[in-house]
Amino acid sequence: MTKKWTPASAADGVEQVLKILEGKWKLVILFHLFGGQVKRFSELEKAIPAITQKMLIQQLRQMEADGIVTRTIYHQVPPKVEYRLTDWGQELCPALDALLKWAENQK
Amino acid sequence: MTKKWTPASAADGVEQVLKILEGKWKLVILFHLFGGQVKRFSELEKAIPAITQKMLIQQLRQMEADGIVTRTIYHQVPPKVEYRLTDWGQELCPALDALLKWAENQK
DNA sequence: CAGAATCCTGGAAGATACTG
DNA sequence: CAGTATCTTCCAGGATTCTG
Repeated sequence: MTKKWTPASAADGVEQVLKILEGKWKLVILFHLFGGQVKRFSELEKAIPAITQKMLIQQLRQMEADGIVTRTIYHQVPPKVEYRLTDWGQELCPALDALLKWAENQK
Repeated sequence: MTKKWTPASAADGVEQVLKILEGKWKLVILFHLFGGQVKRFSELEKAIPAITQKMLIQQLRQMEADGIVTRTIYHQVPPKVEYRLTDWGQELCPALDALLKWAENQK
């Protein structure tokens, strides 16, 4: 069972964890890595045209540090780096899916 | 039925809607209005000690403009203003609940 | 009580150029 | 290809004071 539901405890406990999702592009990136998708850096760049390289890396690195994405480096020329969700990251799916439904429901 | 699932459409469609949740305090406020809770301005202030008046109003007004909270004014002295979720706002519950679960699951 | 009106600052985000 | 390294801009957020 989850702990007893009180607004205060919910707000307090969640507040920190939600920081993981903070950042202009985090959720957008997440949607592109859903369902076990594996994407190269350049693929993410193309998929999100409005983002700059700096922002893309920055957000990816933070997500990596927070343990929701994995970075796989292939030492070859030219370089190849793949990103995918960690198990912990995958567990976000239900939540993001619910958000997606909500978003679609608006139109 | 929801539309066909593609990362691109998901990201695009959701991107705008998620702006509704942007802002340092939006989610915290939402958690305090969950389950049909009705709160006065001063109650929210007490419930979220770290927030400033300006921020509280600002975020509430944005949420009101976005159609997820309602503002009820009682013309009396002293003034009394109540906030509650709209139906549309209530539909966020499943999503936020999933986030809550995810957050709690971390520890 | 529930705001409005100012002023101000840190840091997130962007632009651009360079590199192993 | 997948990054670094700087420089710059911008505004969300905060502090403070005032008011119907």
